[in-house]
Amino acid sequence: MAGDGGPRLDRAFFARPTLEVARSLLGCVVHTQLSDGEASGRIVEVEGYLDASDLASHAARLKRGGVRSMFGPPGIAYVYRSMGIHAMLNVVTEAEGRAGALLLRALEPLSGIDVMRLRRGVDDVRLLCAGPGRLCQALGITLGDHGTDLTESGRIWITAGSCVDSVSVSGRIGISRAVEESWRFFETGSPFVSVHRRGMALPP
DNA sequence: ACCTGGATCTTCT
DNA sequence: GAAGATCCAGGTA
Repeated sequence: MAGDGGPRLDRAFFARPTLEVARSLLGCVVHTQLSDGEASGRIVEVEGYLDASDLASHAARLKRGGVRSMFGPPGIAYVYRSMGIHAMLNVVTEAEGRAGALLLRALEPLSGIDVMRLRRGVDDVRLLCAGPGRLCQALGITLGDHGTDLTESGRIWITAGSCVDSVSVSGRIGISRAVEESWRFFETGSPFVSVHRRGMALPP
């Protein structure tokens, strides 16, 4: 149900180094409460994008538009369109003035499975939120949600969740120009991740 | 003004 | 595994 799952993550949670937030964000729960229904899912996969030194990051390439939120206060949603079609949901990290964001890549659906199925047009629970575009569609997140304060909004928010047994890292997905870095974090063995690529397990 | 290149997903084979 | 769908910011002119 909406509101369940523990306290809402606050700004201090996100105001830390991006890759540190990435690990602690796994297991947390994203909720949306929209006119056509409520839905939530446990975060099982994220990717870190850093400042201008990270050539795959929008912060290195773009100066105007929505990407400016990557430099702004943490805990804000940075939503952009990819490949002309899909919405991508990022959460801004780092203290205000430092660029950083985490791309939410996959969720384990928890509630609102039926409304997710309607929005996605697929039945298989494993395919509802397995991918950044898919999870936005399943949660009903659109470009209009860009700039939402996730620590305040009643429409999209994130709560602390269950612990993750084991975290794995691998290279980010779909990076072609920049030198790849192992900044993709996912729950080891989860059937809900977007790409079933083997990673390296992190020490607990 | 035009061109290019994507932090993707689906539907084929 | 390969290709098509489809849009926008930035660079070039």
